[in-house]
Amino acid sequence: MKHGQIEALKQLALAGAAKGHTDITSSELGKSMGVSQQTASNRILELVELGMLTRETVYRRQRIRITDKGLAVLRKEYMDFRRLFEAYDRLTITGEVATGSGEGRYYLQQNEYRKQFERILGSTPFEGTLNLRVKGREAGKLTLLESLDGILVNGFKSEGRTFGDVNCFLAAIRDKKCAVIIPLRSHHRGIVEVISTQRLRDVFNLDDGDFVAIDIDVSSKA
Amino acid sequence: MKHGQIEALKQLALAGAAKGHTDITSSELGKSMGVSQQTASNRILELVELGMLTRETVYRRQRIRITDKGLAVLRKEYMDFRRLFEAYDRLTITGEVATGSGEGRYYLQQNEYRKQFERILGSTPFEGTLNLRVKGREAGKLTLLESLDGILVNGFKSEGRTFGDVNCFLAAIRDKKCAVIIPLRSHHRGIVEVISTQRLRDVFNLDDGDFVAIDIDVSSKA
DNA sequence: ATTACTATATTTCGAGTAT
DNA sequence: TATACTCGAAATATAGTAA
Repeated sequence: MKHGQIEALKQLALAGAAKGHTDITSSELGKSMGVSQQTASNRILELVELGMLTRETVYRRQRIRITDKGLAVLRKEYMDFRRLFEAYDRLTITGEVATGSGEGRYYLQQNEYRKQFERILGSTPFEGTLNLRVKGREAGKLTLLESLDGILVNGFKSEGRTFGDVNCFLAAIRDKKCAVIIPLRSHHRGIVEVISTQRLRDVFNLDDGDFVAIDIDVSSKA
Repeated sequence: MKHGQIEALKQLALAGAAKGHTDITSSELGKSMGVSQQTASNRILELVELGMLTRETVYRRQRIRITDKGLAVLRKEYMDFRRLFEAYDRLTITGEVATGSGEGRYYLQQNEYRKQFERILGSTPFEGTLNLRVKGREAGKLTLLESLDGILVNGFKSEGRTFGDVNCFLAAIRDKKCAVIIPLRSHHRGIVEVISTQRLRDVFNLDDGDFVAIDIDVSSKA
Protein backbone atom coordinates (compact mmCIF):
# COMPACT_ATOMS: atom_id res chain seq x y z
CA MET A 1 0.00 0.00 0.00
CA LYS A 2 1.35 3.35 -1.07
CA HIS A 3 1.80 6.32 1.13
CA GLY A 4 -0.26 8.59 -1.02
CA GLN A 5 -3.13 6.21 -0.50
CA ILE A 6 -2.84 6.37 3.26
CA GLU A 7 -2.67 10.15 3.08
CA ALA A 8 -5.82 10.20 0.96
CA LEU A 9 -7.56 7.94 3.45
CA LYS A 10 -6.52 10.24 6.25
CA GLN A 11 -7.75 13.36 4.52
CA LEU A 12 -11.05 11.71 3.68
CA ALA A 13 -11.35 10.57 7.28
CA LEU A 14 -10.67 14.10 8.51
CA ALA A 15 -13.37 15.30 6.14
CA GLY A 16 -15.80 12.98 7.89
CA ALA A 17 -15.69 9.80 5.84
CA ALA A 18 -14.73 7.69 8.84
CA LYS A 19 -17.69 8.37 11.12
CA GLY A 20 -20.16 8.92 8.33
CA HIS A 21 -19.66 10.11 4.82
CA THR A 22 -18.18 13.11 3.09
CA ASP A 23 -19.34 14.69 -0.15
CA ILE A 24 -16.17 15.79 -1.85
CA THR A 25 -14.80 16.50 -5.31
CA SER A 26 -11.47 15.19 -6.52
CA SER A 27 -10.23 18.80 -6.77
CA GLU A 28 -11.00 19.42 -3.11
CA LEU A 29 -9.32 16.22 -2.07
CA GLY A 30 -6.33 17.10 -4.24
CA LYS A 31 -6.09 20.49 -2.61
CA SER A 32 -6.13 19.04 0.90
CA MET A 33 -3.40 16.59 -0.11
CA GLY A 34 -1.32 19.04 -2.10
CA VAL A 35 -1.66 17.11 -5.35
CA SER A 36 -3.55 17.60 -8.58
CA GLN A 37 -7.18 16.79 -9.24
CA GLN A 38 -6.09 13.93 -11.47
CA THR A 39 -3.93 12.36 -8.82
CA ALA A 40 -6.64 12.69 -6.21
CA SER A 41 -9.12 11.10 -8.59
CA ASN A 42 -6.70 8.24 -9.06
CA ARG A 43 -6.29 7.79 -5.31
CA ILE A 44 -10.02 7.47 -4.88
CA LEU A 45 -10.21 4.88 -7.67
CA GLU A 46 -7.31 2.94 -6.16
CA LEU A 47 -8.82 2.97 -2.69
CA VAL A 48 -12.20 1.83 -4.01
CA GLU A 49 -10.37 -0.95 -5.88
CA LEU A 50 -8.64 -1.94 -2.62
CA GLY A 51 -12.01 -2.08 -0.87
CA MET A 52 -11.15 0.73 1.50
CA LEU A 53 -13.71 3.19 0.26
CA THR A 54 -17.24 3.02 -1.01
CA ARG A 55 -18.41 5.68 -3.36
CA GLU A 56 -21.65 6.93 -4.82
CA THR A 57 -22.35 10.07 -6.78
CA VAL A 58 -24.59 12.69 -5.22
CA TYR A 59 -25.19 16.08 -6.81
CA ARG A 60 -22.07 15.71 -8.99
CA ARG A 61 -19.96 15.13 -5.92
CA GLN A 62 -18.58 11.88 -4.63
CA ARG A 63 -20.18 10.64 -1.44
CA ILE A 64 -17.40 8.68 0.18
CA ARG A 65 -17.36 6.36 3.13
CA ILE A 66 -14.33 4.60 4.55
CA THR A 67 -14.87 0.86 4.99
CA ASP A 68 -13.79 -1.18 8.00
CA LYS A 69 -10.79 -2.30 5.98
CA GLY A 70 -9.77 1.29 5.36
CA LEU A 71 -10.36 2.18 8.98
CA ALA A 72 -8.06 -0.65 10.03
CA VAL A 73 -5.23 0.88 8.01
CA LEU A 74 -5.73 4.26 9.65
CA ARG A 75 -5.94 2.72 13.08
CA LYS A 76 -2.63 0.96 12.55
CA GLU A 77 -0.98 4.26 11.67
CA TYR A 78 -2.54 5.85 14.71
CA MET A 79 -1.21 3.10 16.94
CA ASP A 80 2.33 3.73 15.66
CA PHE A 81 2.07 7.35 16.69
CA ARG A 82 0.53 6.51 20.02
CA ARG A 83 3.47 4.29 20.77
CA LEU A 84 5.68 7.24 19.99
CA PHE A 85 3.97 9.94 21.96
CA GLU A 86 2.38 8.11 24.80
CA ALA A 87 5.32 6.05 25.87
CA TYR A 88 5.94 5.77 29.54
CA ASP A 89 8.41 8.01 31.26
CA ARG A 90 9.15 5.55 34.05
CA LEU A 91 10.95 2.26 33.77
CA THR A 92 11.30 -0.33 36.50
CA ILE A 93 14.17 -2.75 36.27
CA THR A 94 14.69 -5.59 38.70
CA GLY A 95 18.18 -6.92 39.27
CA GLU A 96 20.22 -9.04 41.63
CA VAL A 97 22.66 -7.39 43.99
CA ALA A 98 26.20 -8.26 42.92
CA THR A 99 29.69 -7.35 43.96
CA GLY A 100 31.39 -5.12 41.37
CA SER A 101 35.00 -4.86 40.34
CA GLY A 102 35.60 -1.82 42.44
CA GLU A 103 35.67 0.31 39.31
CA GLY A 104 32.63 2.23 40.43
CA ARG A 105 34.33 3.23 43.67
CA TYR A 106 37.35 4.39 41.67
CA TYR A 107 35.18 6.62 39.48
CA LEU A 108 33.29 8.05 42.43
CA GLN A 109 36.61 9.10 43.90
CA GLN A 110 37.29 11.34 40.92
CA ASN A 111 36.48 14.88 41.90
CA GLU A 112 35.22 15.92 38.44
CA TYR A 113 32.59 13.19 38.54
CA ARG A 114 31.74 13.74 42.23
CA LYS A 115 30.93 17.42 41.66
CA GLN A 116 28.53 16.58 38.86
CA PHE A 117 26.88 13.68 40.70
CA GLU A 118 26.42 15.94 43.71
CA ARG A 119 24.43 18.38 41.59
CA ILE A 120 22.26 15.53 40.34
CA LEU A 121 21.63 13.88 43.70
CA GLY A 122 21.39 17.15 45.61
CA SER A 123 24.03 16.08 48.10
CA THR A 124 27.46 14.44 48.24
CA PRO A 125 27.39 10.94 46.76
CA PHE A 126 28.56 7.89 48.68
CA GLU A 127 31.92 6.76 47.29
CA GLY A 128 30.82 3.57 45.66
CA THR A 129 28.14 2.04 43.46
CA LEU A 130 25.50 -0.61 43.99
CA ASN A 131 25.69 -3.15 41.19
CA LEU A 132 22.55 -4.91 40.04
CA ARG A 133 22.89 -7.78 37.61
CA VAL A 134 19.95 -7.96 35.18
CA LYS A 135 18.96 -10.95 33.07
CA GLY A 136 16.35 -12.00 30.53
CA ARG A 137 13.47 -9.59 29.99
CA GLU A 138 15.03 -7.10 32.35
CA ALA A 139 18.18 -7.01 30.23
CA GLY A 140 16.05 -5.76 27.33
CA LYS A 141 14.99 -2.83 29.46
CA LEU A 142 18.62 -2.06 30.14
CA THR A 143 19.31 -2.04 26.40
CA LEU A 144 16.41 0.39 26.00
CA LEU A 145 17.75 2.55 28.82
CA GLU A 146 21.17 2.65 27.17
CA SER A 147 19.61 4.12 24.03
CA LEU A 148 17.95 6.99 25.88
CA ASP A 149 19.44 10.39 26.52
CA GLY A 150 19.50 11.16 30.22
CA ILE A 151 21.50 13.69 32.20
CA LEU A 152 24.92 14.08 30.67
CA VAL A 153 27.88 13.90 33.03
CA ASN A 154 30.93 15.26 31.22
CA GLY A 155 34.15 13.32 30.96
CA PHE A 156 37.61 14.75 31.64
CA LYS A 157 41.30 13.92 31.75
CA SER A 158 43.15 13.37 34.98
CA GLU A 159 46.53 11.83 35.85
CA GLY A 160 47.07 11.03 32.14
CA ARG A 161 43.87 9.04 31.98
CA THR A 162 40.72 9.79 30.04
CA PHE A 163 37.42 9.51 31.88
CA GLY A 164 34.52 9.36 29.42
CA ASP A 165 31.09 10.95 29.37
CA VAL A 166 28.47 9.25 31.52
CA ASN A 167 24.74 9.07 30.95
CA CYS A 168 22.74 9.41 34.14
CA PHE A 169 19.08 8.85 35.11
CA LEU A 170 17.34 9.85 38.30
CA ALA A 171 15.82 6.83 39.99
CA ALA A 172 14.48 5.50 43.26
CA ILE A 173 14.84 2.29 45.20
CA ARG A 174 11.90 2.00 47.62
CA ASP A 175 11.52 5.80 47.54
CA LYS A 176 15.17 6.39 48.35
CA LYS A 177 16.48 8.81 45.74
CA CYS A 178 19.36 7.52 43.68
CA ALA A 179 20.69 7.58 40.12
CA VAL A 180 21.62 5.05 37.49
CA ILE A 181 24.88 5.73 35.69
CA ILE A 182 25.74 4.43 32.26
CA PRO A 183 29.22 5.08 30.84
CA LEU A 184 28.64 6.22 27.27
CA ARG A 185 31.49 4.36 25.65
CA SER A 186 31.18 0.97 27.23
CA HIS A 187 29.59 -2.16 26.06
CA HIS A 188 26.57 -3.80 27.54
CA ARG A 189 27.60 -5.85 30.57
CA GLY A 190 24.19 -6.62 32.04
CA ILE A 191 24.98 -4.51 35.07
CA VAL A 192 23.04 -1.51 36.37
CA GLU A 193 25.23 0.77 38.45
CA VAL A 194 23.47 2.86 41.06
CA ILE A 195 24.75 5.77 43.07
CA SER A 196 23.11 7.52 46.01
CA THR A 197 23.97 9.78 48.89
CA GLN A 198 24.29 6.79 51.20
CA ARG A 199 25.60 3.24 50.96
CA LEU A 200 22.47 1.48 49.69
CA ARG A 201 23.60 -1.93 50.97
CA ASP A 202 23.44 -0.49 54.47
CA VAL A 203 20.20 1.47 53.99
CA PHE A 204 18.28 -1.63 52.89
CA ASN A 205 20.50 -4.28 54.46
CA LEU A 206 21.24 -5.87 51.11
CA ASP A 207 23.42 -8.89 50.38
CA ASP A 208 24.64 -10.41 47.15
CA GLY A 209 21.78 -12.31 45.50
CA ASP A 210 18.98 -10.13 46.91
CA PHE A 211 16.63 -8.83 44.24
CA VAL A 212 16.02 -5.12 44.09
CA ALA A 213 13.64 -3.13 41.88
CA ILE A 214 14.72 0.29 40.75
CA ASP A 215 12.29 2.89 39.36
CA ILE A 216 14.01 4.97 36.73
CA ASP A 217 12.80 8.36 35.51
CA VAL A 218 13.64 8.14 31.83
CA SER A 219 12.37 11.66 31.18
CA SER A 220 15.16 13.21 33.24
CA LYS A 221 17.26 15.52 31.12
CA ALA A 222 20.20 17.75 31.72
CA MET B 1 7.85 17.67 2.57
CA LYS B 2 7.59 14.24 1.01
CA HIS B 3 5.72 11.34 2.48
CA GLY B 4 8.76 9.11 2.30
CA GLN B 5 10.51 11.57 4.56
CA ILE B 6 7.76 11.49 7.13
CA GLU B 7 7.77 7.71 7.00
CA ALA B 8 11.52 7.69 7.60
CA LEU B 9 11.09 10.05 10.53
CA LYS B 10 8.43 7.80 11.96
CA GLN B 11 10.52 4.67 11.63
CA LEU B 12 13.51 6.38 13.20
CA ALA B 13 11.29 7.61 16.01
CA LEU B 14 9.95 4.10 16.57
CA ALA B 15 13.55 2.91 16.69
CA GLY B 16 14.14 5.32 19.57
CA ALA B 17 15.46 8.46 17.87
CA ALA B 18 12.69 10.61 19.34
CA LYS B 19 13.30 10.05 23.06
CA GLY B 20 17.01 9.50 22.68
CA HIS B 21 19.04 8.22 19.82
CA THR B 22 19.17 5.15 17.65
CA ASP B 23 22.22 3.54 16.13
CA ILE B 24 21.08 2.31 12.76
CA THR B 25 22.45 1.49 9.32
CA SER B 26 20.83 2.69 6.13
CA SER B 27 20.12 -0.96 5.24
CA GLU B 28 18.18 -1.48 8.46
CA LEU B 29 16.21 1.70 7.97
CA GLY B 30 15.50 0.67 4.38
CA LYS B 31 14.22 -2.69 5.55
CA SER B 32 11.86 -1.15 8.09
CA MET B 33 10.55 1.21 5.40
CA GLY B 34 10.37 -1.37 2.64
CA VAL B 35 12.85 0.49 0.41
CA SER B 36 16.45 -0.03 -0.63
CA GLN B 37 19.56 0.90 1.29
CA GLN B 38 20.23 3.65 -1.21
CA THR B 39 16.82 5.21 -0.80
CA ALA B 40 17.02 5.04 2.98
CA SER B 41 20.44 6.66 2.85
CA ASN B 42 18.93 9.41 0.74
CA ARG B 43 16.10 9.93 3.19
CA ILE B 44 18.54 10.39 6.03
CA LEU B 45 20.54 12.92 4.03
CA GLU B 46 17.39 14.81 3.10
CA LEU B 47 16.15 14.92 6.68
CA VAL B 48 19.52 16.11 7.94
CA GLU B 49 19.43 18.78 5.24
CA LEU B 50 15.95 19.81 6.43
CA GLY B 51 17.26 20.07 9.99
CA MET B 52 15.03 17.32 11.26
CA LEU B 53 17.77 14.89 12.19
CA THR B 54 21.21 15.13 13.66
CA ARG B 55 23.68 12.45 12.81
CA GLU B 56 27.06 11.25 14.01
CA THR B 57 28.94 8.10 13.18
CA VAL B 58 29.51 5.58 15.93
CA TYR B 59 31.05 2.17 15.32
CA ARG B 60 30.28 2.40 11.59
CA ARG B 61 26.60 2.99 12.36
CA GLN B 62 24.70 6.25 12.24
CA ARG B 63 23.69 7.58 15.62
CA ILE B 64 20.54 9.50 14.81
CA ARG B 65 18.49 11.89 16.89
CA ILE B 66 15.32 13.61 15.80
CA THR B 67 15.43 17.36 16.36
CA ASP B 68 12.60 19.44 17.76
CA LYS B 69 11.74 20.44 14.21
CA GLY B 70 11.42 16.80 13.19
CA LEU B 71 9.42 16.03 16.30
CA ALA B 72 7.01 18.84 15.43
CA VAL B 73 6.28 17.19 12.10
CA LEU B 74 5.56 13.86 13.75
CA ARG B 75 3.42 15.50 16.40
CA LYS B 76 1.32 17.19 13.73
CA GLU B 77 0.68 13.82 12.09
CA TYR B 78 -0.22 12.35 15.44
CA MET B 79 -2.67 15.15 16.16
CA ASP B 80 -4.45 14.46 12.87
CA PHE B 81 -4.99 10.88 13.91
CA ARG B 82 -6.06 11.85 17.40
CA ARG B 83 -8.72 14.08 15.92
CA LEU B 84 -9.88 11.07 13.95
CA PHE B 85 -9.99 8.48 16.65
CA GLU B 86 -10.74 10.49 19.73
CA ALA B 87 -13.60 12.53 18.44
CA TYR B 88 -16.60 13.08 20.60
CA ASP B 89 -19.65 10.88 20.35
CA ARG B 90 -22.08 13.44 21.75
CA LEU B 91 -23.20 16.67 20.20
CA THR B 92 -25.32 19.35 21.83
CA ILE B 93 -27.26 21.68 19.60
CA THR B 94 -29.30 24.58 20.88
CA GLY B 95 -32.24 25.80 18.86
CA GLU B 96 -35.32 27.97 19.08
CA VAL B 97 -38.73 26.34 19.20
CA ALA B 98 -40.56 27.06 15.96
CA THR B 99 -43.84 26.08 14.37
CA GLY B 100 -43.34 23.73 11.43
CA SER B 101 -45.26 23.33 8.24
CA GLY B 102 -47.14 20.32 9.50
CA GLU B 103 -45.05 18.09 7.28
CA GLY B 104 -43.59 16.30 10.26
CA ARG B 105 -47.02 15.36 11.50
CA TYR B 106 -47.87 14.05 8.04
CA TYR B 107 -44.79 11.81 8.02
CA LEU B 108 -45.44 10.55 11.53
CA GLN B 109 -48.86 9.43 10.38
CA GLN B 110 -47.31 7.06 7.83
CA ASN B 111 -47.41 3.58 9.26
CA GLU B 112 -44.13 2.49 7.64
CA TYR B 113 -42.27 5.28 9.40
CA ARG B 114 -44.17 4.87 12.68
CA LYS B 115 -43.18 1.22 12.98
CA GLN B 116 -39.52 2.05 12.54
CA PHE B 117 -39.58 5.05 14.89
CA GLU B 118 -41.32 2.90 17.48
CA ARG B 119 -38.41 0.45 17.40
CA ILE B 120 -35.97 3.32 17.85
CA LEU B 121 -37.82 5.11 20.66
CA GLY B 122 -38.95 1.91 22.38
CA SER B 123 -42.58 2.99 22.34
CA THR B 124 -45.16 4.52 20.03
CA PRO B 125 -44.10 7.97 18.82
CA PHE B 126 -46.25 11.03 19.28
CA GLU B 127 -47.77 12.03 15.93
CA GLY B 128 -45.83 15.20 15.36
CA THR B 129 -42.38 16.73 15.52
CA LEU B 130 -40.84 19.46 17.59
CA ASN B 131 -39.03 21.91 15.30
CA LEU B 132 -35.94 23.71 16.52
CA ARG B 133 -34.51 26.49 14.39
CA VAL B 134 -30.72 26.69 14.61
CA LYS B 135 -28.55 29.63 13.62
CA GLY B 136 -24.90 30.67 13.52
CA ARG B 137 -22.43 28.33 15.19
CA GLU B 138 -25.19 25.88 15.96
CA ALA B 139 -26.05 25.63 12.27
CA GLY B 140 -22.52 24.34 11.65
CA LYS B 141 -23.21 21.52 14.08
CA LEU B 142 -26.32 20.67 12.12
CA THR B 143 -24.28 20.47 8.92
CA LEU B 144 -21.90 18.13 10.73
CA LEU B 145 -24.80 16.03 11.96
CA GLU B 146 -26.16 15.78 8.44
CA SER B 147 -22.89 14.24 7.28
CA LEU B 148 -22.94 11.48 9.89
CA ASP B 149 -24.48 8.05 9.48
CA GLY B 150 -27.06 7.42 12.17
CA ILE B 151 -29.86 4.91 12.37
CA LEU B 152 -31.30 4.37 8.91
CA VAL B 153 -35.09 4.53 8.61
CA ASN B 154 -36.07 3.04 5.26
CA GLY B 155 -38.22 4.87 2.80
CA PHE B 156 -41.24 3.36 1.00
CA LYS B 157 -43.99 4.07 -1.49
CA SER B 158 -47.57 4.67 -0.42
CA GLU B 159 -50.61 6.13 -2.17
CA GLY B 160 -48.51 6.80 -5.27
CA ARG B 161 -46.02 8.89 -3.28
CA THR B 162 -42.39 8.17 -2.50
CA PHE B 163 -41.24 8.62 1.08
CA GLY B 164 -37.46 8.77 1.25
CA ASP B 165 -34.92 7.29 3.63
CA VAL B 166 -34.48 9.12 6.91
CA ASN B 167 -31.37 9.38 9.05
CA CYS B 168 -32.10 9.20 12.75
CA PHE B 169 -30.08 9.91 15.92
CA LEU B 170 -30.99 9.07 19.49
CA ALA B 171 -31.02 12.19 21.61
CA ALA B 172 -32.28 13.66 24.85
CA ILE B 173 -33.87 16.94 25.89
CA ARG B 174 -33.37 17.41 29.63
CA ASP B 175 -33.05 13.60 30.01
CA LYS B 176 -36.28 12.93 28.13
CA LYS B 177 -35.43 10.39 25.43
CA CYS B 178 -36.15 11.53 21.91
CA ALA B 179 -34.68 11.30 18.42
CA VAL B 180 -33.54 13.71 15.75
CA ILE B 181 -34.72 12.88 12.26
CA ILE B 182 -32.98 14.03 9.11
CA PRO B 183 -34.57 13.25 5.73
CA LEU B 184 -31.69 12.00 3.55
CA ARG B 185 -32.67 13.72 0.37
CA SER B 186 -33.52 17.17 1.57
CA HIS B 187 -31.55 20.34 1.68
CA HIS B 188 -30.34 22.07 4.75
CA ARG B 189 -33.13 24.19 6.14
CA GLY B 190 -31.66 25.11 9.51
CA ILE B 191 -34.31 23.08 11.27
CA VAL B 192 -33.80 20.19 13.66
CA GLU B 193 -36.83 17.92 13.79
CA VAL B 194 -37.33 15.98 17.00
CA ILE B 195 -39.65 13.10 17.73
CA SER B 196 -40.47 11.50 21.05
CA THR B 197 -43.08 9.30 22.67
CA GLN B 198 -44.88 12.37 24.01
CA ARG B 199 -45.65 15.86 22.78
CA LEU B 200 -42.48 17.66 23.88
CA ARG B 201 -44.19 21.07 23.90
CA ASP B 202 -46.47 19.77 26.64
CA VAL B 203 -43.80 17.90 28.59
CA PHE B 204 -41.65 21.01 28.94
CA ASN B 205 -44.33 23.65 28.48
CA LEU B 206 -42.58 25.10 25.44
CA ASP B 207 -43.67 28.03 23.29
CA ASP B 208 -42.32 29.39 20.02
CA GLY B 209 -39.12 31.32 20.67
CA ASP B 210 -38.04 29.27 23.71
CA PHE B 211 -34.50 27.97 23.45
CA VAL B 212 -33.96 24.27 23.93
CA ALA B 213 -30.70 22.26 24.04
CA ILE B 214 -30.73 18.79 22.63
CA ASP B 215 -28.01 16.20 23.38
CA ILE B 216 -27.46 13.99 20.39
CA ASP B 217 -25.77 10.60 20.49
CA VAL B 218 -23.87 10.66 17.21
CA SER B 219 -22.51 7.15 17.77
CA SER B 220 -25.95 5.61 17.45
CA LYS B 221 -26.06 3.18 14.57
CA ALA B 222 -28.64 0.88 13.13
C1' DA C 1 -19.65 21.81 -13.01
C1' DT C 2 -17.65 17.35 -12.64
C1' DT C 3 -14.62 12.63 -13.50
C1' DA C 4 -11.13 10.34 -15.48
C1' DC C 5 -8.70 9.02 -19.86
C1' DT C 6 -4.17 9.45 -22.58
C1' DA C 7 0.23 11.13 -23.24
C1' DT C 8 4.01 13.47 -21.55
C1' DA C 9 6.90 15.25 -17.79
C1' DT C 10 8.82 14.59 -13.52
C1' DT C 11 10.17 12.17 -9.64
C1' DT C 12 11.79 8.31 -7.32
C1' DC C 13 13.98 3.96 -7.10
C1' DG C 14 17.73 0.81 -6.87
C1' DA C 15 21.67 -1.72 -9.33
C1' DG C 16 26.33 -0.97 -9.85
C1' DT C 17 30.07 0.77 -7.71
C1' DA C 18 33.80 4.09 -5.56
C1' DT C 19 35.24 5.22 -1.23
C1' DT D 1 31.79 -4.22 6.48
C1' DA D 2 29.69 0.83 5.94
C1' DT D 3 27.79 5.35 3.01
C1' DA D 4 26.49 7.49 -0.87
C1' DC D 5 27.44 8.59 -5.82
C1' DT D 6 25.75 8.04 -10.96
C1' DC D 7 22.49 6.71 -14.16
C1' DG D 8 19.02 3.91 -16.57
C1' DA D 9 14.48 2.04 -15.32
C1' DA D 10 10.20 2.18 -13.17
C1' DA D 11 6.72 4.61 -10.97
C1' DT D 12 4.08 8.67 -10.32
C1' DA D 13 2.17 13.21 -11.27
C1' DT D 14 0.05 16.42 -14.18
C1' DA D 15 -1.55 18.88 -18.57
C1' DG D 16 -4.73 18.50 -21.94
C1' DT D 17 -9.03 17.08 -22.88
C1' DA D 18 -13.40 14.08 -23.78
C1' DA D 19 -17.62 12.96 -21.85
